[in-house]
Amino acid sequence: MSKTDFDPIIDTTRRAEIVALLKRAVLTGKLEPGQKLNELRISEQMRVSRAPLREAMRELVQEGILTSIPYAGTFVIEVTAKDIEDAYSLNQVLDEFAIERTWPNRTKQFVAELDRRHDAVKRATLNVDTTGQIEAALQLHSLIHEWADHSLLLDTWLRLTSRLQMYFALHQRARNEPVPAIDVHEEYVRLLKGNDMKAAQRHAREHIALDFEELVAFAKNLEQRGAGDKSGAKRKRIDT
Amino acid sequence: MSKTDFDPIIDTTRRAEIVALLKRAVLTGKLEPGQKLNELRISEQMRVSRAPLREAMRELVQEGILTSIPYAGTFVIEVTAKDIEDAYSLNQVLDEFAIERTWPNRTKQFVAELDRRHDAVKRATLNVDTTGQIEAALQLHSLIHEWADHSLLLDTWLRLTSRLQMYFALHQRARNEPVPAIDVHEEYVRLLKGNDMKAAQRHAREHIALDFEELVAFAKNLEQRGAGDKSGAKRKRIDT
DNA sequence: TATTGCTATATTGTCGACAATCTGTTTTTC
DNA sequence: GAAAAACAGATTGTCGACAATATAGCAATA
Repeated sequence: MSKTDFDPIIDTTRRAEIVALLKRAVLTGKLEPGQKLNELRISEQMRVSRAPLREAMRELVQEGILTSIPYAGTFVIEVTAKDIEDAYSLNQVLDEFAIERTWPNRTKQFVAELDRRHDAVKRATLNVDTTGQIEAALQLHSLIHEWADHSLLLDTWLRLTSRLQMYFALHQRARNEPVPAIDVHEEYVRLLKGNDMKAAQRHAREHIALDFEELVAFAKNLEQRGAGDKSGAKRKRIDT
Repeated sequence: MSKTDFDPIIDTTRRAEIVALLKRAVLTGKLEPGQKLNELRISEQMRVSRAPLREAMRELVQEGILTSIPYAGTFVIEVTAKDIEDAYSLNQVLDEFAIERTWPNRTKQFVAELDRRHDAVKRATLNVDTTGQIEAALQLHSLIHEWADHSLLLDTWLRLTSRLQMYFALHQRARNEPVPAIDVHEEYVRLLKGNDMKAAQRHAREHIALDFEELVAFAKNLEQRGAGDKSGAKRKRIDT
């Protein structure tokens, strides 16, 4: 075998680019929950035909950030307080499992990457770009799932990440003020390097709980605001 | 509110039907792992154009039972022993969580449905249709996820179910002999009706482990058989 | 003989146009 | 005037054709 191994080439089809664009638009809040995605308009804006756009949308529907009603349209998912609570509780379960699986795999390289991402979080905190802060924090949290050597777990986590990123972005946009500047990850990183797995798991639970409590409160507010609607009534759809 | 509530009408687009057909073909083993899906041929066989077929395939790629290589084709996923072990371990984690969440929701209706599905399993055991047996067993296992009142968990479980169904179907096809006729679910159902949640969780772990042990052994055999290939070598692709 | 370059063919990716369906408005009917 | 029917507009679903790309086979070359 040759000395240098090459990875397979990155796929570059229009479809893949469209997926990335749409996903980013949803996860940063540029496309709001409930908003309808008009195929013709978007395809014209992106200068592509509807075929690859529709295929891209199918992917995102399956990924859970869009929802489709035949002959009616495709919409950004709505966000309820229950959705956020559910994401939170599943996150707890997955984190605990991920830590257990990652624990024996913690090499020097793992620790290095852990520090690198922690630094990225600290650097992002100084910045005003809230999207960057969210991404950096989620990247840090992703590490235990990436090192668990469990492709299904990673897959599940990445799917969950999409939703988390969307929730946090919504929250940030609504509050419109920077995230608390103090670094809550110091302890988390320290425990991941240590020898007490149970402690690390416990901390993951409790630490993440803090972030979520505010999120859920925020989402409940959102719902109260729109509580005039009848239960089964359709929300007014905002066109693209 | 009126006396009878109606569910939304089933969506009937070609795409949805194609998804169902393809999914069934993969999960029953009619389409084998690694097999390539030729768009033109399938679209002609189904008497549809490639557009809805391609959209359907995008969904199944995202659902994890197909995999796509740009300009090369879309294939049924390969199955390794590690994949099965991973599915098994994630299943354990999710089951434990599902039982915890379902526990307070166990109404009379839940018990009735539990019995109904258990009966379905027992009836399927008498039959020769192995596919039906697998589906019935998975339906029974699905119950705790459906009653957990946790849409993300259910979503994750359903995605996992696809893989499990495929693994079991492969196994059955390879062995080509009926599943053991004894009913291993009696205890499981009994515990789910009882008052000891921990016991139910423990049993779920151990009972499911039995089913999986044989599966994993089978998959390892499969890999040994094809172990002549070099590590990175492409498997020969079987065309549709 | 092994490697490189070219060619032919098959297959996937993308496009523009048409058909099916939904929604809101207008017209008809009682 | 109210309910039903018919119409109009817009949007999604589907189709057939073309463009871009990959694969296999063969020729050329060292």
